[in-house]
Amino acid sequence: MNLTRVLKALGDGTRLSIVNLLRVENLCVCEIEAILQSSQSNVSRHLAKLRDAGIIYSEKRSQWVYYGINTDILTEHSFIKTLLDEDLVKHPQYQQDVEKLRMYREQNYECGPIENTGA
Amino acid sequence: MNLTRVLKALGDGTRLSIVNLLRVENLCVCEIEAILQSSQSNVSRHLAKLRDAGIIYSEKRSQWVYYGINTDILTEHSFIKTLLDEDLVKHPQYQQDVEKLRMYREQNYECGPIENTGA
DNA sequence: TGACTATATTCATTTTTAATCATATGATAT
DNA sequence: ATATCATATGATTAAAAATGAATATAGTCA
Repeated sequence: MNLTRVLKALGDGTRLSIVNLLRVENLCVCEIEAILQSSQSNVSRHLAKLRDAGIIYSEKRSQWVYYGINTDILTEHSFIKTLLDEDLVKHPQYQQDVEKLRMYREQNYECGPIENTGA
Repeated sequence: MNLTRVLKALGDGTRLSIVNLLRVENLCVCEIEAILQSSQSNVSRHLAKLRDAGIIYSEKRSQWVYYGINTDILTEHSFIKTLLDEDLVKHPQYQQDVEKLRMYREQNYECGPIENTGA
């Protein structure tokens, strides 16, 4: 069933990190790769799984593929909205991911590894 | 992390059926077994997984073990409440399970298989 | 006590999922 | 055209999860 597929897709730490980041802004694969410090193929596969479950969508822009949260699913499965807005935000792990994204943006990187500025 | 364990536990059709039934009333293993028409060991294991994730609790009453939804988790992870109240109830599959529970109660069975009354 | 019932657990097996490496595709820039 | 970059995918391996059958444990009842 669709619902179990959605739940299965959300039942993984890396994928929760991804949707949490996408809550902030749309990102391309290499950016997610850099922020989560995971391999390209691994991130790509996790993204594919989330997309297959209908949780995110992808959009090609020149050589990059940007991913974003599929807002339709938030109305179809309202628990996801609750999960993102009330649950995920509480967890240090996911707050940290957002902080890494902020650092990444601050340093104006484009698809490179995050430098530890010793914050 | 705890959150992924909860989501993993919910990412299975049988286990969603179980929590959906327990939303209606507390049940023992053999009742769930009869209603979902699944094997004893299988149901027992699914229940264990849900309990390990903190979603349900168990309570021994003489030779039976009754399971119920752990209300604490509904405040800790508010998305579960949304999932149960707004999401699960919409799906025919889970409505059907509740109907089977009703039939089971109507026939006043105790831990036996459901008879198809041709409803 | 012995037979029986409800549940949990162990073992063996199968299925599913995750991760990694290597390669393919398609776009861009020179 | 060639080199390069971003992404996806195939193949493989490793790890985790699901299932069935059999067994163990504990409670009940006669």
